[in-house]
Amino acid sequence: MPIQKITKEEILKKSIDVFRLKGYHNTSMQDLAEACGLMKGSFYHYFQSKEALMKELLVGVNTYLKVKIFSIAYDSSLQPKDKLEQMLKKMGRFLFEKDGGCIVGNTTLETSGLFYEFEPVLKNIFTEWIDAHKHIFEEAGKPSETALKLAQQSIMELEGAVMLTKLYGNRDLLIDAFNRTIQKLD
Amino acid sequence: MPIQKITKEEILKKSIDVFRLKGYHNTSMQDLAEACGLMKGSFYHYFQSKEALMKELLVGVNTYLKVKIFSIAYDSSLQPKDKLEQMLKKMGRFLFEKDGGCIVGNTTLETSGLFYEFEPVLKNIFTEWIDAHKHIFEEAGKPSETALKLAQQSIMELEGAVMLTKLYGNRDLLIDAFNRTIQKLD
DNA sequence: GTCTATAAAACGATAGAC
DNA sequence: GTCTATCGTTTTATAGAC
Repeated sequence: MPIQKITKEEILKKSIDVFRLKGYHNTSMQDLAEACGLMKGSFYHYFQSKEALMKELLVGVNTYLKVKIFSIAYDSSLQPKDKLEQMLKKMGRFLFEKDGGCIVGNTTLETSGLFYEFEPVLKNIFTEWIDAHKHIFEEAGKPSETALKLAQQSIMELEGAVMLTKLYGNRDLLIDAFNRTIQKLD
Repeated sequence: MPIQKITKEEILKKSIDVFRLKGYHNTSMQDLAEACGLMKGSFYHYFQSKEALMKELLVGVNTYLKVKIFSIAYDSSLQPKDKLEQMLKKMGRFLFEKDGGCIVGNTTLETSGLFYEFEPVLKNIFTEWIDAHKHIFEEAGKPSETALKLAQQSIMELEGAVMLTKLYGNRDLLIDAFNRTIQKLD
C-alpha cells in the first residue's frame, strides 16, 4: 500500500493560495501540483476535475467562514459593536493571510455568469455574510429593511476595498472600510 | 472579396464584450475571432499579441471614461448634484450596456499582481474616477480629506455592487449604491 | 507588378484528463 | 507518463485595390 503524502484537506488549503493569486482559469493543474508536491495526474485520485476541486474548495471556504467568522454575529455573549469588531478583525486576517485578495470575490467576478457550478456556493457565502451583518445591525436597533441595506452596503464596500487594495497595494483603504462599517452602528 | 472587413476600432469594441463576459484568460483568440468574423491569425495584423490587444482596449476604455463621463465633474455649467447624477447615469449605461459587469473591475481582480502591463492603465482609470468624485464633493463644501474618503468609498461601493449584481442578477443593488452616493453630498 | 487585409495551415507549448 | 485538444503565435498563400 502506497504511503499517503498529502491529505485532501491539505491539497485544498494549498490550492486556495494558488487560485487567489493566479485566478481560476490562469491556474493550471501543474501549478497546483507543484504547490502540493504531487504529480499533476495524482490530483485525479482526489478530485474528478479542476472544476470539482474548485467547487469543493469553495464549499470549504463557505464552511470556514460560517463556523469561524459569521457565527460571531450570533454569539449571545457579545455586544453588537464587539461582534462587528471581531468579525471584521477575523475577516481581515482571512483576507491578508496571503496575497491575492478575496478568493470569493475573485472567483465571483471571474466565473459568475459562466460556470453555474460555482454560483450556488458563491451566492450562499455572500448571503450568509450579509445576513450576519444584518443581524448585528438589527440587534443595534435598526429596522429590518435598514439593517439589510446597511449590511449589503458594508459587504459591497469591503469587496470594493479589497479590489483597490489589490491594485494599489494600500491596505489603508480596507482599514477605512472596516472603520466605516463599525460607524454604521450609530 | 472586400479588402477590409473590419476596422481596428470595431475589433476593440467587439472584444470588450467578449472579455467582460468571459474574462481575460478564459477568452481565446478563437473567441475574439468569431466575434469579429475573422480568422484568429488575422488578428496579428492589428495587434502584436493578446496582451497588447487587451492593453489597447483598456487604454480605449480609459479615454472613453475620461472624455465622456469623468469630464462631467469639471463641467462648470452644472451644480454638484447634477454632475453626480449625470455621471452615475452614464456610468450605469456603461455598466449595463452589455452583460458581464465592469471590464475594469473584472480585469483588475483577474490580472493585478500578475500582469504589470495592465496595472498602469487600471490604476489610472480608478485614480481619475476617484478624482472626479472627489472634485464634486469638494465643490459641495467637503474638506479635501473628507472628499477623498467619500470618493474612494463611493467607487468601492459601486464596484462591490457590480460584483453582487453580476452574481445575483439584481440591478437594484447598484441603483441603491448610486442613490447612497448622491446622498453623500449632504 | 505592388500593397494590404484576410484566409489557411501549421508551429511548439501546454492545457486538462486518464 | 501519455493522451488529445486547444492555446497563442507564426508563416505562407491568396484575393482584390491601386
